[in-house]
Amino acid sequence: MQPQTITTASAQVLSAPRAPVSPSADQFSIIASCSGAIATEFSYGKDEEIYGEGEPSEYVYQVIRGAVRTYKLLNDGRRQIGAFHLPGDVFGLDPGSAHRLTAEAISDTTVRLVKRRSLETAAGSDVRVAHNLWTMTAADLRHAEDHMLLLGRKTAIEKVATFLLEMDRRLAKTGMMALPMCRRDIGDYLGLTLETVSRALSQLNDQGVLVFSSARQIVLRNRQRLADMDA
Amino acid sequence: MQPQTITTASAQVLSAPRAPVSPSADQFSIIASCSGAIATEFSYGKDEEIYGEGEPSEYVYQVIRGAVRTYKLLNDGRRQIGAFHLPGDVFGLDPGSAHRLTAEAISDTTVRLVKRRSLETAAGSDVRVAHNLWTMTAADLRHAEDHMLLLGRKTAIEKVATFLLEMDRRLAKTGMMALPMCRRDIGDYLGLTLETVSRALSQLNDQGVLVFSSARQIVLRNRQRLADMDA
DNA sequence: CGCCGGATTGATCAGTTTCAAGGCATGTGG
DNA sequence: CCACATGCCTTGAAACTGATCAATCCGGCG
Repeated sequence: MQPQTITTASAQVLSAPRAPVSPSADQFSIIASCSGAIATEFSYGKDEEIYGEGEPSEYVYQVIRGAVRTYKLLNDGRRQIGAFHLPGDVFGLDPGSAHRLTAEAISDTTVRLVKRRSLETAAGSDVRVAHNLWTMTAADLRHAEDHMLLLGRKTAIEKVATFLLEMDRRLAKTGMMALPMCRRDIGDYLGLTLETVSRALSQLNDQGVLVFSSARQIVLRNRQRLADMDA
Repeated sequence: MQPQTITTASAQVLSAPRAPVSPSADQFSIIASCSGAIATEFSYGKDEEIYGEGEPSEYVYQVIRGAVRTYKLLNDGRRQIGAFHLPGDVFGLDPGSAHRLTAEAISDTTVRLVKRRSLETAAGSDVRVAHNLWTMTAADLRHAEDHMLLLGRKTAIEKVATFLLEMDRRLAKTGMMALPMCRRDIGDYLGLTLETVSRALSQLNDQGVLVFSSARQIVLRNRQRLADMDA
């Protein structure tokens, strides 16, 4: 099966419910099956919007392939990315009728989705579904709490160290990390400019804490040193 | 009924389940009554710890009188306050077995509490309780998402403007705002130093946007100007 | 009255941003 | 196959915002 040709203008329905899945996938599968709704696959091109802040939240999503950023904007375009969503992650579960952040594909991305409405219905009769919905929102809250500490109180180098450890944990399968996002995305996630991110990474490279094979292919050489500087 | 004498060393059990309650109180009352547990009152002295980060989460709390800060610390003492909890607010509802932030009374504070265990049990059989727990966690998440935008991307003056509007909304009954927290707390909430907070407030005072009756008694004179600068 | 914690204000410092230039890879068209 | 355009990243220098250090100030209270 060769990769889909994706147009940036529109997403396309796919078949094949099975997928390369990861830890929290369980929950999604559980709630999806309990909800009785068929989980559909859908693909988005690089930088394509999946949903916008303020739009009615019709679906809940799980990343199958690719990566997603969710963010908020200020009037003048300043952007804060709240989270990166990698394969296996669930996103778009905003209780309340509207999405509170915008979601965009970072690279060509395939997601599985179920109707939010059917989840709510299932939660009304099945306490396991209700419990899973709560647990997933709670996981998002935990991440947000940790990230507030980072944004409000960590220095640039500490922020980048924390970011690298997070990504290492979440996507390093082989010791090699293949970052899907650009420096600007990292900056907007960490509350920094892209230049400051680049300088911090260069500094860590100079110190031998990490090695680049390319700008986005990074090998961590000393996780302990990173953990120390992440405060 | 005169105010309790409170020792900082220890909290004291009170009686009287009724209380001066506010909007989200409904939810707490509902889950509390459904859980079958009696909501007990308890008081804490100024700066007394209610629970610590990492401690097993035994209770869920609702502020009756006073105010509470919940925060995280870095190794070296840098602090990020995640939220202020005012009368009517529920806090301490950390799904998972342990609290992820520390909670302290800002001033002498009375809370109502119910055993977390009994809520979980109730949620297992009553979907309304389960739904309320989810909704409350979701409200915390929404606040955290907004606050990440503030911490990562707003300037000092924008942060203070946002803070004033939030507090105005939450505790201004008479047009007068009586802030329960000191400048350092505000700084640790906004990711600023206390000096920067003080300077921003002085600047807003000079501009006629607000007036002090005392350092913590503030009247907003021009909410529109604040809303404009809050970006 | 004088102490004390909290708040304000001033002066200087430092970290991060901003502005700017150049490099390196990738892809496209001649 | 090469030339060039493009996007992304790195690096340098200057500017600026907010932090730090330090000196009062103010109000409440013993």
